Amino acid sequence: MSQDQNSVKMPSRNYHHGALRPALLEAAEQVLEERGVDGFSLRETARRAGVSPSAPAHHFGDTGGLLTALAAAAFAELAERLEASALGTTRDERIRAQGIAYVGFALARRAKFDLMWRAALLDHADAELSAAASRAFRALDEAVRGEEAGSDMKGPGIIPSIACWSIVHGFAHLALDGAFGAEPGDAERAAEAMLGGVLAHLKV
Amino acid sequence: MSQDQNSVKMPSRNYHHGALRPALLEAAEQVLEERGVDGFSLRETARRAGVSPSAPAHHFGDTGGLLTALAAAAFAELAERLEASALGTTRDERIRAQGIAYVGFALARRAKFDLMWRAALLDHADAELSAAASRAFRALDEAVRGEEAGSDMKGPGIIPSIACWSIVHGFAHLALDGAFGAEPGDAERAAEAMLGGVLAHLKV
DNA sequence: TGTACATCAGTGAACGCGCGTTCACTGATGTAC
DNA sequence: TGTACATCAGTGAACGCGCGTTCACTGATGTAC
Repeated sequence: MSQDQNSVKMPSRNYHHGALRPALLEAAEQVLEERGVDGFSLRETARRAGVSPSAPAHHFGDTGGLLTALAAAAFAELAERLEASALGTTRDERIRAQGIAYVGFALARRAKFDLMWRAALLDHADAELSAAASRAFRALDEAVRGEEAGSDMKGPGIIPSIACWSIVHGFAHLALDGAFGAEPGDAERAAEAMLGGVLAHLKV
Repeated sequence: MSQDQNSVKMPSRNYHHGALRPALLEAAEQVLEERGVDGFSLRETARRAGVSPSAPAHHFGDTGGLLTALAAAAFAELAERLEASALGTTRDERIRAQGIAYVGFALARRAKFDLMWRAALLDHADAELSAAASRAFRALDEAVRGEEAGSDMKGPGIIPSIACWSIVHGFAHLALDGAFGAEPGDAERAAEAMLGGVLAHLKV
């Protein structure tokens, strides 16, 4: 029984936390969901993790570092969802399923999705972040262009993928911004009712 | 010569400013463009308008009131641009021209465009704001649906307009977020090169 | 197996910051008589 | 035409806030001999 491996010494925490990095990320995610990107605070995150306000600095440098790590994880999750949705038999089916997955992710992880696009708060030189972001776009590009995915990233070949990305990205933003109603559940209902129809207008 | 009407008593300002409301809006716009939505500050706005930090309260109540007024003006400007672009002879031409106008507005008025979608910072009960926002969407809806614009706003009839809105909105966001390059001018160049092709994939 | 020591991962008090807002006030303006 | 007074549009000092970050520190861990 290697229970010691799993039970992360909950009772009467030692001076050393043992797994503070993941604990901080989890706490940060909570704070983010509850308060939104604008209300995010490092101190509150530390408070929730039961740790002093200066502890996060050891793992993330500063607030930007923590948010960057969080955004990288979010892009990785999005990439996974997109990859998992690309299993349909026809190209149209795959694109459609990915669109639904994209919007579903945005609605299920509102604050995280919001954070992912707040360029001013993130360190885009971070390798983990840019790799995760590329991976997500790559998944989408593969569904749209198949074999040619990844090529001609600045030329006309990329355009169908950008079109696809734009329409789901825009729809997700509008839904989150309350364009389809501000009551809880409105955005989800509207997405369910409209997304299929909206995607039907995309011919890539 | 009714020069007194126009010369807004520039020399040695009186105790009463005379036209503080518009002056504050202008200053706020400056601050917004320079510092972005997150860096916006009421005090800095007052400073630029050459007025005490509590002066804005008389005209806007609080920070949210000022930002709401600014967002309303931004929606009005967007609506004007969209209306002015709907002059093409064919429906496709009009939709295309509006798409270009939409993205052009976003790129030319970055911080303002950003503000327009920060629901948490704005008072959506404000009549001026919601009227201006409706007017902008109405312009788009008219280009897409013509006579039927404004009808069936929650049913399937609205879908083509939502699709159109989504694709330009998403493209604009991606461009602003630096998805097409972070150097100054990258977004504009990419928009110019890609937007036509992207819109060509929309069949409404 | 025991000991010395470097390194790692935390503490917690303190600093300075700019912020939004409140408050009692006052100067200027316009209106009633 | 003059005067009293209400109202409007500002002042500026003050408050309290939570924040991110710094700093000297210390407890725990792991490694070399």
